[in-house]
Amino acid sequence: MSSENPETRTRILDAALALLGSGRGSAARMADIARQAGISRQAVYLHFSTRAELLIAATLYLDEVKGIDDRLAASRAAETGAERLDALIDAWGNYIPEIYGIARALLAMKDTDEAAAAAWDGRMQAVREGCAACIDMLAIDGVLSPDLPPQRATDLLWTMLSVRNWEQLTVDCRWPQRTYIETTKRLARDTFVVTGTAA
Amino acid sequence: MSSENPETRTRILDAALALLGSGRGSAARMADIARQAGISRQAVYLHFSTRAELLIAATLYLDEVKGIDDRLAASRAAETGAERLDALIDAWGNYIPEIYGIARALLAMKDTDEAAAAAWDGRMQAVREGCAACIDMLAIDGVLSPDLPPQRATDLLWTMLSVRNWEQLTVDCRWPQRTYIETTKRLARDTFVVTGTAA
DNA sequence: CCGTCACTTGACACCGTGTCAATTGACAGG
DNA sequence: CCTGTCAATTGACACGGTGTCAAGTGACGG
Repeated sequence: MSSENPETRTRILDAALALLGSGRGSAARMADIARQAGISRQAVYLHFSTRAELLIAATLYLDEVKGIDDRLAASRAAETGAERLDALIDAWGNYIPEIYGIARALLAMKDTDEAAAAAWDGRMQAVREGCAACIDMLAIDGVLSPDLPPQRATDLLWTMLSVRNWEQLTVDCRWPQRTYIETTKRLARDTFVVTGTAA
Repeated sequence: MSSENPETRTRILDAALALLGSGRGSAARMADIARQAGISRQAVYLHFSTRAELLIAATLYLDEVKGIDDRLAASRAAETGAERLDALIDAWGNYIPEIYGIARALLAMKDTDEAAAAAWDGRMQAVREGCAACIDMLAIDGVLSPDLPPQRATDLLWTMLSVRNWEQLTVDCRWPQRTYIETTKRLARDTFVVTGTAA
């Protein structure tokens, strides 16, 4: 299970990501991935005992390749809560299109596959923590909208930033990515940040 | 295809809705539905040539039973845009939990089945029209937030009201239905309605 | 008494996932 | 040079779910 040629393993992962990324995700059956990797279908099972396992490995691999951790780190460096909110939306919102293909595949398995569900939920939990950190920072800054308890605010922000919402706005409604980012920022700011009680 | 006993047909639809509604939607294979209806699996195919066709018929049937049209009509009667927005969120937001089971099933087929995708998109298009009507009314009232073009506002409201968002907030985040409704109303009002330019 | 018609029973094809067993071919070491 | 090992190949198969087909049953009406 773990002694196989690691080069072949990454070829499989690259193949899966290529198929899931470029257009039709429906063409990502085990046989398709194998063909794309220039390998027999059974060889794939030598490396990943299950389709779910393969897809999960592919998302981890993609995270590594795209360096999402570094990107999110930038948002953690923000000085104020409001800046951090913007940085989070930039980082995550621009990451979504890059993972969209595999996210769809994983999401589709969620109903039927235990492991896939756990993997997806885990990833989303990480995003949620980013949201919670923003909300906390806004609260500390004293600018969090007073009629939203922090927990609720976190839930709401997390929901705003869901892959499904990105999908609906950019794919279904044809919003350019830039519009999605800017509008989401505005919406989040207006919703969570109480601006100048000044007078 | 259309000369069969209509009573059996509705028994099938009731069976499907029962299975999809009560808990595990995974238990809604053709054989399960047939068993639930007290009928042979093949008899189901006598009435619905395809699983997708059955599910689509079930949603139409459910709409009829639940009288969604009447409920939405109420929202159309509102005098102001803001009232209409509230009424729409009440009507649709409280309808979602009733259709959630079948919505999940239909959504799951969307990727693989042409007809299911079309049916779902059609239904969502109807919701979108409700959203558009609200936004138009707000614009006519002169209270639509000026930095949101009506088209964008419609897209955004429509996205806010998506089944997926309801799912994430109530199922994943455990919000009570009431909280979902109230929070969504507040969010929509704050986002779209410019309140008193008065001074 | 005979048709018709809704439904039943049981077999089967197709597809995608996952398993198994036998084989190939390369490379490494005694 | 022969032998083991090991990744990968080939081809067969089981399983579950959808959809098809053909023959049979039983009730009801003319």
